[in-house]
Amino acid sequence: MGRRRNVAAGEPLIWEDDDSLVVANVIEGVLKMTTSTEDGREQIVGVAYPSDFIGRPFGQTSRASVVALTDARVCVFARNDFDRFAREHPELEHKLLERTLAELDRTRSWMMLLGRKTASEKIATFLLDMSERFGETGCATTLTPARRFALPFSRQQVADLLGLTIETVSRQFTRLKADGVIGLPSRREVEVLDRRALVVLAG
Amino acid sequence: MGRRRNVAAGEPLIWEDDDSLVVANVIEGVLKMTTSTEDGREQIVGVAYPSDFIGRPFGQTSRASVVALTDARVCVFARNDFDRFAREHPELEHKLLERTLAELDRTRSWMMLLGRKTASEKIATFLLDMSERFGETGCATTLTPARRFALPFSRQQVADLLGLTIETVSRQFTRLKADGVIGLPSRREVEVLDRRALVVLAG
DNA sequence: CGGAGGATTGAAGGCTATCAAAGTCCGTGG
DNA sequence: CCACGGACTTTGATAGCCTTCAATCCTCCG
Repeated sequence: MGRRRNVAAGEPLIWEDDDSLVVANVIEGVLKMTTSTEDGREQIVGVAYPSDFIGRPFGQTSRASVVALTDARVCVFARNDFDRFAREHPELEHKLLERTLAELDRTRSWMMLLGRKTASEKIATFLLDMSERFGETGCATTLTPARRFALPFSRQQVADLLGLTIETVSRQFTRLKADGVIGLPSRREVEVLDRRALVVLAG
Repeated sequence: MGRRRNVAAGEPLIWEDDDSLVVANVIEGVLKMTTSTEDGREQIVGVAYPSDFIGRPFGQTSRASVVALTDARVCVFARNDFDRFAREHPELEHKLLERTLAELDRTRSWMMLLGRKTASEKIATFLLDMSERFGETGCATTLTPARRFALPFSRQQVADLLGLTIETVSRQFTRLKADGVIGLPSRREVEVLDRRALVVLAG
């Protein structure tokens, strides 16, 4: 029923204000959901990783663009088909509900960050978030945060995620590096040298 | 199965970090969901109006306090009971899913506001939002935004909703009044005099 | 080597926060 | 009825964080 599709890094999957007729599942890669103002300011309102759900079932259009950050593979469904199928399969709807509730939780804690945190708190929170996202699931159920990882975001995208400018993001990274809290092996890579300090800075 | 409960204005229904064992439906009144930092900064992450759902079914705690803004009446359920009941009634789960998706949409557009809008854009957006929230559903399916309404928020709460300080909120209100865009019959009341201007200012 | 896009760095300015004080509204009690 | 107290709001002055504007620097590829 679903159709596989490859999306190259930078390529859009859904356009803002487009009456999106598709929903999708991420198989591989990372995608961003964004909204923009008329004058070009952009805010990333969600990030979809493998196994995450994309799109807006049931009715209204979602008013957000979806663009791949890395080369990605997704499984696309026509929304009508999906809606009908979901209504006939309560297990699927339940799964979808759990995921949506979890996403709402994440989104709400991000609101706290956007509305009340300073630039350095935002960066620290972001780095911890990434570190946990890319952490290894050890033998136990607990997951060890990654000490070193590659960001799927450019500096501009980090700025769009945190509600900052690219310059502020850059300056904060530089400062954390100078203070020995993180290392920056390359543009896209981050190494957490002092996790304790990050936790304190995250506020 | 549910239990009616009255909550006085200012009274909490759920505490942050409390392992909340309840979910609820709002019957009457308005409540806020908030998260706070250790040092006391607060962000309102959601507002629940009559017919809205409160709490976090299925698993994790929601990490948000719920406090009544006005005297309110809610219908409270033990979460375990609710979870079980929901799993046995797909229609209920579907309804809940639709509401959760809608709430996620609203939350995401609020992220845009928090991350990228200026104080005056935030205030204008907020006032339009309120005006529509308290609009009359005319004879048609279209709803007419309210020209005059009473805010369920204090100035401080407006600030916590928009990620501003109380002083900035107050100054923006004063300016809009001076510019003839709104009238302020009393502390809690707002009259929209020039909707067009608000739409422009909302960005 | 050279170009282009992204990233970093620097200087200046503006918007919003902070600190402080005065004003307003409202309920209570004399 | 009016004075008083307290919470909330408004207003003012100042400071600071982050943005803006601009230039330079990397780094990757053709």
